[in-house]
Amino acid sequence: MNDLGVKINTIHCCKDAINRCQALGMRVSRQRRYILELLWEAKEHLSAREIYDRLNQQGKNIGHTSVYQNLEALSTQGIIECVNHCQARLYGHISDNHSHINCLDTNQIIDIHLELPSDLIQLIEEKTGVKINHYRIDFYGYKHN
Amino acid sequence: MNDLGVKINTIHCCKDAINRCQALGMRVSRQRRYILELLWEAKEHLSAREIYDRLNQQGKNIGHTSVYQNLEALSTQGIIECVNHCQARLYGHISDNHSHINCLDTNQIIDIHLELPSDLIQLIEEKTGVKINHYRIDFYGYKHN
DNA sequence: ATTTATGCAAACATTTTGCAATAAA
DNA sequence: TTTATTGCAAAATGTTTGCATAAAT
Repeated sequence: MNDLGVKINTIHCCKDAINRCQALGMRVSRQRRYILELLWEAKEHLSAREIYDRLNQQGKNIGHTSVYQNLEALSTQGIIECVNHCQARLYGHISDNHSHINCLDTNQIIDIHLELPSDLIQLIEEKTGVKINHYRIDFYGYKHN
Repeated sequence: MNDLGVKINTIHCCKDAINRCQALGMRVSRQRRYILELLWEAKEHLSAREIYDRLNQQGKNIGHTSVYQNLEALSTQGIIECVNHCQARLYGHISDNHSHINCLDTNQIIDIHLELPSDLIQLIEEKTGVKINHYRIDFYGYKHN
């Protein structure tokens, strides 16, 4: 909650994500924590399968069902994010209202931090009747040419 | 190309999308045209399966492979868009730099038109070395409460 | 004690593959 | 003509389901 009454997502680290879960009434199960820890350690975004594999390889047992249920719940709540990349659905941690620059030629994703003016957010809230929780901007462009 | 040298996506209708394909050296096959026409007629976003089904029901024959290959190519080029919604990957037409408001409680997607200031775009281009072609903003929030 | 969350195994759905045939330029 | 695109049929992936068990609050 900032001075304009705009509720802003303030997840900066894995611990914040866990707190957010609790604040939302989600239980912090061993498996859910595993996923959050993994995503906050990982540099890249991971697919559901990669998450399943990596955790089990580390001896952190988790089933397929739990992976999917958790990814769905966590991304719906804006605790993690889901991006489409080259026909794959990848999940990653969120740090603030960060955005992506997708290079259409190099297939690279560059993360940038970009904050929209709070009066713009407020205007959108008034126009649509939706209380904005978080947002994400995807830019698409070409590195070369 | 506007006066600031920012290349902006100017697809307003199906015809524009077809022109864009040609400009990119993509051939306008019967199947590709079917998909574009369908997406520009449809109000909602459609899954690959729905696109396949609808076209074939209309007697517009198309195979699975072509649907997938086209959706991949067209969304990569920013001619159509791909959104994650409730664990499903949905495709839809693009009208300008439009954005989405995703209601986390009602599961509704509201389309809004939102133009970022061109000097911001320019700044990002300078910072990242990526020529922005188009962008999309996703807002997440709650309608009630 | 009360729910939420897990996870198996099986069904179901989606996506990719190689490659010969086809059609757009 | 040349080359991108198609589409088949099968394989490979990815995702969901019901439901009894386990674990978090």
